Amino acid sequence: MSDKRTRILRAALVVFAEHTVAATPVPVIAREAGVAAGTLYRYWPSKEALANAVYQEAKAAFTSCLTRGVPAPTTAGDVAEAYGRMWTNLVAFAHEHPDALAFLEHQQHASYLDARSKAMAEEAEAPAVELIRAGQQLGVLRAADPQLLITMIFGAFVGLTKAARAGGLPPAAWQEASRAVWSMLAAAETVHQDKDTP
Amino acid sequence: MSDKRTRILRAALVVFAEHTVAATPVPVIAREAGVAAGTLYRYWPSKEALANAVYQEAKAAFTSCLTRGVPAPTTAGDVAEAYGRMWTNLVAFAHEHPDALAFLEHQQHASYLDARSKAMAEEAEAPAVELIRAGQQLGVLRAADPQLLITMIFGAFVGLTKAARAGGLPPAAWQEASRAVWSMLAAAETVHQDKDTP
Amino acid sequence: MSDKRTRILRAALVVFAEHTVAATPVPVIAREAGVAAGTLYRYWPSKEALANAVYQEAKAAFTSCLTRGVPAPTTAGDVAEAYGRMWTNLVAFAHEHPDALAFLEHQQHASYLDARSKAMAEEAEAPAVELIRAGQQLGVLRAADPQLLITMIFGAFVGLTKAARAGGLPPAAWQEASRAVWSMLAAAETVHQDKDTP
Amino acid sequence: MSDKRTRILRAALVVFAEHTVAATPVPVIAREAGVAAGTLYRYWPSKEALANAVYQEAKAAFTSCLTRGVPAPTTAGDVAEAYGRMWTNLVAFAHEHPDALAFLEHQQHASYLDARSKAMAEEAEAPAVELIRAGQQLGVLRAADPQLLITMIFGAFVGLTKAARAGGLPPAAWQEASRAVWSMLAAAETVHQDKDTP
DNA sequence: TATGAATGAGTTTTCATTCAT
DNA sequence: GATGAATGAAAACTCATTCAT
Repeated sequence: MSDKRTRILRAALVVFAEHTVAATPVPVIAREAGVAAGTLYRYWPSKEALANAVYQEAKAAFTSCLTRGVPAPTTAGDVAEAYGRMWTNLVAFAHEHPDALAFLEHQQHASYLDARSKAMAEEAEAPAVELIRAGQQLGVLRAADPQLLITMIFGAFVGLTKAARAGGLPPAAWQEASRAVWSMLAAAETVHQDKDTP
Repeated sequence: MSDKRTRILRAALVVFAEHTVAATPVPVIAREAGVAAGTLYRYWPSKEALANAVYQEAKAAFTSCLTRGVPAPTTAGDVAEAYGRMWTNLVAFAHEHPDALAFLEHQQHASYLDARSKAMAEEAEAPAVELIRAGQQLGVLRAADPQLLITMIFGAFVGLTKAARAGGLPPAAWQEASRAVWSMLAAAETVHQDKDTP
Repeated sequence: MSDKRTRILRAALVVFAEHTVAATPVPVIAREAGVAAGTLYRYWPSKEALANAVYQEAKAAFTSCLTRGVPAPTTAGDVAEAYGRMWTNLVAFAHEHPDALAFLEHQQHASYLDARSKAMAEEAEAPAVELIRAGQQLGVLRAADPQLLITMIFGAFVGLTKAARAGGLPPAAWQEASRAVWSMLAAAETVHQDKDTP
Repeated sequence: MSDKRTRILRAALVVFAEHTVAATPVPVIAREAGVAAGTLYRYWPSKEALANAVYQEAKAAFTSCLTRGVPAPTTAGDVAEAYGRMWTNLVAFAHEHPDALAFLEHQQHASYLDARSKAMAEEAEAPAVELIRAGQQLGVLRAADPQLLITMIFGAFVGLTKAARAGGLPPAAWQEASRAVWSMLAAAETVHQDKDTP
């Protein structure tokens, strides 16, 4: 039964997320998956290849989750709604795939990532980039490099999930955070607000 | 001459930042430091101990840099100024100790960290927590868990540094980012701003 | 249908001849034979047993080929003819079963050979030993240990086949070699020949 | 003390000669050399590299031994003397370096041999080729491809050493064999000799 | 009978650590 | 103190063999 492939992928995700790829011996993955160590090599030629597979699956899940039900914005209100939707998706992903998120956080510049993995990393950002561009053209969002804003948003979000993992976050906190991040993104609208910003 | 200790610490920081502690063989650290592999064990009992030393030094440098010239705030204006100062310190640290920052990012829940390292991680946040508390009492800052806000700020900042490392960021971007993050922190002041936030 | 047995034997011979028994994984034999790896174990209990079967078959083919149409010599002329016949048989075997020959060359003292394989190796030499003995008694052949002469002849012949495999040998070369080897075997007949021999 | 390198080379030669490179686990080499398994990798990057080093050393020893005291022939008598000298050298090599010879026999087309090893294999034949060419121009030696004659001679010689290894050969046998091989090489001088050759 | 996925023992290789110099 | 060759335990990986289908 080749759901063994799936079992191994899942197990690898769990242990990689907790201990790093480099710090996880193959037998540990195998034990977690309930298979023999050698079995792993029937599906991937090396631990590195498995790590890439895990990465690609996590990234794909993330991307598909992120874009779910996000409208293409045509009005200012749409942008806010699309943002809200994406944030909700982000939160949902964090709840449903905590390991995938934890794993992805730490693989940004991992030296073992192959071309395909890197390509997927770029693709993953595309929908968010588009949203931000649209928002900027509508004058709703701060005029800064979209890539930059995305890493900042994602960085803040990752910070949240770390806090959540450490302490457990009340649901209200996610809402609050959503508003806070929106403030970070939103174009400055009032004069008196600027007087206090450094 | 025990500046060898320093050379090793520096070398370890560089290679750990680039390749992860687990993925870095001791001989590689030694070569980078220009010493023999065995020499390392005259200063620390194990690679893990060295990694903790590197961590603690990086964390201490970070903390001391962060608090430099930050006034204890007593007025709303002070809060903004203290924030601006801290942000500048953050940016300075990123420029002066890029390896330390890159290293610290990835050690959040590293399993080899000892009690002292963990304690230092907590201490490092103290001044920022205080600043946020003060700002909240003065009504300038958003009323949310300070820890939470800190991880979000730091997360966003880390996002910035990643972008900087990847592409090179124009100095203006750091300013822009500072304002953006401040917006994320600032208490909502106007009614009309809320209408677009989700 | 148990021509699978044959297919496996043939395939094993081919890959063993090219890569050595020890360096050939079972799945490679199976692929070459067009069967599943497990199938092999329905015919032989182990790779070693298969290697012995291959050896024995190759050796048997060799022996039977070698003795084909070789007269029992009663006169000096008979000896030369029998030799010529055997040499022709040897050449024929090299052409018809190049893999078998290549395989046999390298299994002289292979540690996996069982008693039966070793017995067959001895049997294989019997007809040649007899021929040489007869030739010696008739005064046609050099008086030396027959076993010794045989290994020398076979060694020279193997040298030839190696050259043939490497470069491709013109048919005339096999004839020339036949005469050369005969000279090696023939009893010294003339005085003046000895003056140059060391 | 880096005669460890030598100890490992020697040990590897012994066990490779007895069991084939592929069939010899690294720990077996290490045990024979009296070092730890890991030590091997301080001198060569892989077992394959070690095997090449062993091959090259054996081949070099063989070549240098073979050419020792062999005069460049200018008369027919010189050719016979040079041949005799080479044969003596061959026999000496077989006695002094039995493992090297046994090893070399089996590596003819080994797939792990690198470019340098293959080059050395060609070089090794050069002096013999020259001798044969000279002998052919002087009309003393049979007019056949020198390479071919060499493989035949060496094949016959290897046959001898196998017999020697198996049973122990009386010194006289080596002399006898020398004469036999010379007969194989010598140009046909008499008419009546041909009548019996096939 | 045949299959080929799965196994786990055995192989190659790496690397943290020691210790003679 | 410093070195770096040597170690051997542990890692990655291979492959002969088994067994459910």
